[in-house]
Amino acid sequence: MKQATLQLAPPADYDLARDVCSYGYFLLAPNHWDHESRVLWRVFALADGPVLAEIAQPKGAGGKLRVRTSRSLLREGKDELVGQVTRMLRLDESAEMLAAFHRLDPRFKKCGRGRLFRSPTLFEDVIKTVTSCNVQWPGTITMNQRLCEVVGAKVRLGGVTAHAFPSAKQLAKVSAGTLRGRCRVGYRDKRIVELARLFSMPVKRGGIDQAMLQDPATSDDVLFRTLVDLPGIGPYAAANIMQLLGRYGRLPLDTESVRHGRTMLGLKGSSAQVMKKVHAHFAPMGDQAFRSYWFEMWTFYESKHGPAWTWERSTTGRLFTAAHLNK
DNA sequence: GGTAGACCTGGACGC
DNA sequence: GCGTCCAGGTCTACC
Repeated sequence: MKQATLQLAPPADYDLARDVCSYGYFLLAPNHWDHESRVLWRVFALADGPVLAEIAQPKGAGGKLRVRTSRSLLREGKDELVGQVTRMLRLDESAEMLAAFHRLDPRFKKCGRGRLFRSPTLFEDVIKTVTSCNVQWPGTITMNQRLCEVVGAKVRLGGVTAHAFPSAKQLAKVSAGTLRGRCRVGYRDKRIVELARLFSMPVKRGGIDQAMLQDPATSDDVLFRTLVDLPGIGPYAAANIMQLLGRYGRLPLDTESVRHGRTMLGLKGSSAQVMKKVHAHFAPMGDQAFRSYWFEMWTFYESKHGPAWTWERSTTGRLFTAAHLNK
């Protein structure tokens, strides 16, 4: 089958290894980071079918990204793929936008940290967030792997089968029992199906208004209230989805944050008290609070396990959190 | 508005 | 190898 090769010009400071390996979702299926070749590959679900794509930043290419696909693409398919890659890699966050963060928190100016890896679609980000709630990280890895293998579209290439992340339409048709029994999502089963229905339904029939959620004109408060109204989304998940939407003013604090507050910031008190103190600690960062908090924690993980781009999903990628360090 | 308990799974631990 | 306990965020019932 004829392949396609696309060239993308990212922001001038873009570093694929650094900026992909910046948030745990790069370790979740269907994403595969090859730390030896420093290449990211995954199956993308496009309107005309799934396609396997490999993203690299070859030396000597002036920083440009090379995207190779497993099959040829029509113009519409190329545009759709570029849109999804741009969202996933946050290529629309310019060096100037990062400079605003670095002015507030100069600790990350030299290393250039600032972009956070996310998913090609908002729906995938929402489901990944739900699978990260009330479960330890290895459980999240398993759920995403199985969701892809059981429900996601397949691409066969050279005797190997790879899977896409399920679309909202696909997940809306799956029974809760299948999700629980085969994907091991537990009590999240009905909530995931309900979310998938809301995402696949037209807005005028009560579906989720994705344009509104992704519109910069929508206020943080409206966004938060809309998200916490969704099934399976509480305050933590809503704040996390907000950072995935580029709203960095709220902190999705969980037990990992409490550990960080106690061990790294020296905060004392009950979990609830430590969480309040962590909020207060990062409040001066205003609309950049999450990036300051996150990269402080990410730097701590890297100090224990080496640069994130060297992590493998099956080893360090399962055990990098502070919860495991404590053990 | 605040709190307690159920919801599930997988891993750790004790026997 | 088996049973028990625990971590984890959301949701609901109750005060």
